Amino acid sequence: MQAEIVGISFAIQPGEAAYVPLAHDYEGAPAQLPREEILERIKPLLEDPARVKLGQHLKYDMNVLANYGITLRGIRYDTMLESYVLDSTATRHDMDSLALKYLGRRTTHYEEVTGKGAKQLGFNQVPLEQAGPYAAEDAEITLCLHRTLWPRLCEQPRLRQLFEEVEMPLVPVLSAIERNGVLVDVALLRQQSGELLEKIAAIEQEAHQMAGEVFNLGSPKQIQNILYNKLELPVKAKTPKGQPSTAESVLQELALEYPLPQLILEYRGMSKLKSTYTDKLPELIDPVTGRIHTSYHQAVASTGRLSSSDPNLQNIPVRTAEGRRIRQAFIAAAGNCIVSADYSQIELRIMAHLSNDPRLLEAFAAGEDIHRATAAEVFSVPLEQVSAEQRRSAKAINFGLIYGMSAFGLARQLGIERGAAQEYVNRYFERYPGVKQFMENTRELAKQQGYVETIFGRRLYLPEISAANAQRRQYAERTAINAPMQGSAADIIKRAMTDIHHWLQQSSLAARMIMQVHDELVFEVTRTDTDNLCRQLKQRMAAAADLNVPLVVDVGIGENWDQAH
DNA sequence: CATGTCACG
DNA sequence: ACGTACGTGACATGA
Repeated sequence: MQAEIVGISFAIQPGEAAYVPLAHDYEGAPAQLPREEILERIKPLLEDPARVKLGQHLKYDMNVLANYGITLRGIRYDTMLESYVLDSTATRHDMDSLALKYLGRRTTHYEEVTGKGAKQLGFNQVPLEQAGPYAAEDAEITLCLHRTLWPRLCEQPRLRQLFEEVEMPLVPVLSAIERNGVLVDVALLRQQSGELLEKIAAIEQEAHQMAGEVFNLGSPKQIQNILYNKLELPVKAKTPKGQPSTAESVLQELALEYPLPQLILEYRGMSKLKSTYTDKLPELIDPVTGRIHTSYHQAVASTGRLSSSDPNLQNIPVRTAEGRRIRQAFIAAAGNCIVSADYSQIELRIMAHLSNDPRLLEAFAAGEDIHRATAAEVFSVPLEQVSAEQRRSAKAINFGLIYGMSAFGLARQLGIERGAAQEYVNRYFERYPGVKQFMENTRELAKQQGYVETIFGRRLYLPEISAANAQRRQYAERTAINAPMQGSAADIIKRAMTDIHHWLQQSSLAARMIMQVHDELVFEVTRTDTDNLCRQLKQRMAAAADLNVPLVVDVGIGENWDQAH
């Protein structure tokens, strides 16, 4: 949102590239072409959809050019996304890594010309003698990468299709969401920070008194010392490094018998909310737009999901009442409201589709409450006689299935004996044999192929699926189960986002997409267009994939994000 | 920069 | 015998 253009580099054939410096302004910098005038001159080229462009991480270029009123069009290939679609499990998809991996070329890194840390220069301060070769290399390398990666994609028609029909069309959509930004109520967040400050101080006082000394409640190390050395509480679990753990589950257990752990839990909950959200969000408001602009990352999550950072808007609290208050600060501009549309049980629906289990298909077709239906099957009771406890257990089973459940994990989640959990699992698979078959087939196919696929052909490699190390192998097996469901859901919402973006562009509605949270899309819309938007969202999100079960979308409207839920 | 912890789907 | 449900990002601490 704030970056300025210092120069532009181009390449149209391997081995040759050009850098046009526009705004280097260090002492003694040579005269340069006027930036605004040059941008005006090349604007028709950049905005012409018929002039095909390729680049590395083009969303960034789109965003920066948008700062100058230029809409980059005709973007057909993004080498970062080519790499991601070819192998989403690769740790990095940045240009330097790709050049080394695919071209065997060691490139000049950004920090080698700018320096790093406190003394890092802006690119405008980098001498042309270094800036020129660096920037030109960027363009040339990108072109060479494309010429290497594109044929590989073409060898895999489904991957090519995913790239062309899902990932590339999403780039301008994400650019738009990021630039739309989200409005937050600063006064409300400040007020919440103040309230949290007081509560935290009170808890601190009480905890210090209880411990008989002053210590830092934010330091796991000091808490360890107080709990396990001074007060000699029993060690229920250790961290991976062998230290006695102070994790939430451990403190919860200790809280049954001792008072201090409960205070630590309350402290942690409140300081998390304050430091990560109520204090931090106001700092991230853009001075120009007055809104918060996150970054969505399209080549990070191995399953095909997006991630969000600076700030992460995909982990704003919702599970507790105190946490949800933060969502009340995500508001709409005057005359507008917030609309939230989320897929109902999308991963379980995908499991029904992929497994073709008759009972599961039937339950979704009938529009049943799926956890209730599962409870009725597993506990052999009529639907209307399912207890709250039984439904809760069935819900844990359903989530467990999506994650590639073990009886141990389910037992821990439900706080029951491992044998009892195993009994639940057995009964589930008796009632839903199609699901059992699907799980077995998926593991087998993963072993055979070395990868698994989503409904739209996205591929996730699992090199450890045949590992001798049982722990690693089992981890790969759980990923094999989970990835097709999580990844197919990601494919579906990406398709929906692109469709809705294009529909909104050509419609006369005053509505903008402002957030994506994995199975949820959030919009800001003028009051009079709300009903129209909601109707279209339900229809378009549901139509993003044709499954053997209906896709159901729940839509909510409110003054703020909390209300819209 | 590693570690431990905790927020989300 | 061991560790255990999938995927992320951000914070504070402390070396």
